[in-house]
Amino acid sequence: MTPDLKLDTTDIKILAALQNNGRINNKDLAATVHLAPSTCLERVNRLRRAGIITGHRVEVDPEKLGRPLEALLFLQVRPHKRPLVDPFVEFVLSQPETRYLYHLAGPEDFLVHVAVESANDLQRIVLDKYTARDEIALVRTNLVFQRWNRASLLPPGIDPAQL
Amino acid sequence: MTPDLKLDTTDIKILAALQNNGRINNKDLAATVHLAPSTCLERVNRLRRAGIITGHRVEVDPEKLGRPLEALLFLQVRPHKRPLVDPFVEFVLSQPETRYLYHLAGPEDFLVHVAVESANDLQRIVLDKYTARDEIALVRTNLVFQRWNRASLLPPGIDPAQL
DNA sequence: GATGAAACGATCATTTA
DNA sequence: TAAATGATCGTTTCATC
Repeated sequence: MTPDLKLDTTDIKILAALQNNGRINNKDLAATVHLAPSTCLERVNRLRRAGIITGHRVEVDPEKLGRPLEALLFLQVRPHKRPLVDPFVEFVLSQPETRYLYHLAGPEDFLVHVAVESANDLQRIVLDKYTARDEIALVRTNLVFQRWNRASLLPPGIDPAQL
Repeated sequence: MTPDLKLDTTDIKILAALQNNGRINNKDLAATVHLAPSTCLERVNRLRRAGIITGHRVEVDPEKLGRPLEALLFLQVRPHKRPLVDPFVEFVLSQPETRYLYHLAGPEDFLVHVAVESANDLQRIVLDKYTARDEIALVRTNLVFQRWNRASLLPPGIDPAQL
């Protein structure tokens, strides 16, 4: 791990701007945070080197891709031991309908967020992929009506209004 | 909504590449999908106009930002009616620890993914922010051990090996 | 869908505060 | 130590084929 970096107000403004719009170019980003482009670029690179910025991704619309139905699968994996859990994680992440996977401390051990074509498809996935596996002791399925992504994550104690 | 777009193998390769690395430049992207840069740019812009690509974001490491503890809060909002639900959603999305919010069909109505400083902070959030509200009938809290993001979401029926 | 040229932005060495 | 300047280099973008 890179040693912790002291983030000042400018760094936080940069993080807020980039989480809102990762495609903003360096020149415009520099203007919004009142820095020269070269200085701004150096700040962004420092945030990358420090591991605070971990990557850039495009977001896609699952519905427009032909996956209009989303669901959460709550799972119990038993026995809950590494030799079973690690391959299970690999399995889930290799499935094309998987969006996110959580390992939880709680009565259900895992949560899988999937995006599928239809209710039939979902049924097939639950029955054929999940309940068919020996280590999966329980599957509880919840449809997702809607999902929101909060704009940007900032350090504790920052008032976004003051930026 | 823009009319549906017929996606060919090249479009899908572009979507896969951009979801893996949203920061790849157009010239390199063009090379990986075997197109001229101008043609590739036009493809990407078409995907944007069609609403298939919805945005670009940087990803940050919550731990490095001072939010090393993540949790899921499962909530019941009662009565489950628009005049209560809409302001509740606004409320959750305005909180700085919120990462994602799901509206579910199931015994619990909402799921909030939060990133916090500490167990104390989490306790304060659950008790002071959530259970203090009249419309929140129940809060169940699960710690997140780990979270995975599947590389890229593609249309059904695509074999990623053939790309 | 490709080519090629013009316009623009990223980047870095250097300078300044 | 941190930021700005300015030149160079590479990329984006668009008219054209």
